[in-house]
Amino acid sequence: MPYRATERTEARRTATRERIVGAAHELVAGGGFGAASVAAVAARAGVATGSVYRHFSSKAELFAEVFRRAAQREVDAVAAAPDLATGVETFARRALAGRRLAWALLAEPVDPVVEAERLAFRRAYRDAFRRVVGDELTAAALVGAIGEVLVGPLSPTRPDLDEDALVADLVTLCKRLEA
Amino acid sequence: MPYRATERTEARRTATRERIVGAAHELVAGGGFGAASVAAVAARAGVATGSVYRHFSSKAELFAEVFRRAAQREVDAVAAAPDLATGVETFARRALAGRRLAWALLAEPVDPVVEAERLAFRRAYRDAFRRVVGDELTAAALVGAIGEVLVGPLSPTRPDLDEDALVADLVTLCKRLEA
DNA sequence: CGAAGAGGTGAATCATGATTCACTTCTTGG
DNA sequence: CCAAGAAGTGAATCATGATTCACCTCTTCG
Repeated sequence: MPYRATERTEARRTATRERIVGAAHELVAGGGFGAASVAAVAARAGVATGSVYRHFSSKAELFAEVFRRAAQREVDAVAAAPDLATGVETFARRALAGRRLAWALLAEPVDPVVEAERLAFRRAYRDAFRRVVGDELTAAALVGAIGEVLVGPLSPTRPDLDEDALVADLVTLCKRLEA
Repeated sequence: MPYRATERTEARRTATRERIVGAAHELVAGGGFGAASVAAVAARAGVATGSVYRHFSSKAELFAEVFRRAAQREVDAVAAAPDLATGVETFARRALAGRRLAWALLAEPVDPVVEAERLAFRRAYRDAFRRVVGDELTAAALVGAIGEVLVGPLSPTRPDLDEDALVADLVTLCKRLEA
């Protein structure tokens, strides 16, 4: 039995895989899923395009994982908030700090396989909000309202945007939703 | 000078153009912009694919027009509402009656040229709501909240959905946003 | 070292769908 | 009817980008 996977080769394999996921994440955060072609991901990760397929059976599978990880990070941050105002502020601050990523997670059109992850993501977000607000519908409205205000008309970069004021207004607005 | 456009040929030309726009609209209303290929539009309109290009210089231009018309119809309906509750109800009823179309107008990823129309569309919607509610931000939140509740998690067809109850809840929710 | 299995490569191939274009078919007015 | 200017046609062409694959190189262990 000439070859057997060893700890070191296993680690190397995992490292390459992580490098690919990381490169994909950076591209998504920089220009959305649309800017992340397999060729671009491979180039950024420093591997050949074919190598990506040694770790993921398809582009959709790779990006589903990228989406899942990024979304989980966001949801965790909001879920850790003790009250509505803090949750809203966390959501907003993080989204404004990475608008492209927020847009990719919330609104960008994506492959059906990735879309399935988004569904789970939205549900998780609503659940996070529902723990502090009353019902499901209010939680959904919160996610929608915050999303529209943030990644909608305001998303094209405006250097003149007063983030603090926006966040404050948004929190006020969201409090009103909390019956 | 052997040939000159006449009223009749002009009318025929317009009619064909309208047929193409109509076919495109139907396809979008049935399956979103993604389901509307130039070939499919041409087939439905009863013309050859090449003929579409006699009336529109590109696919994007055709769909920008489709979007603009559909969006205007929606905005007009909401703008005619005398108060917030009526406006919200109008928005919701119409969206629920044509979920695919609502999704295409509100959230589906589209060509940049069409996206520009969407930007105008959202602004118009916010303006319509702003006339009855106080400020810009509240109006944006309304559009987002309604959109999320309607075309978000609820969009996959559910025959068991109680529309009346949903609309009633939504109106209640939106009234809270109205400071 | 040598065989076997695994990872890596990147040019070639495929798939999808928009766009073009050489050609045919109307329309019109002389 | 004829010439000239549209409009119509749809198969061929292009563009883009994912996926494959024949061929290397590296690791492991007898």
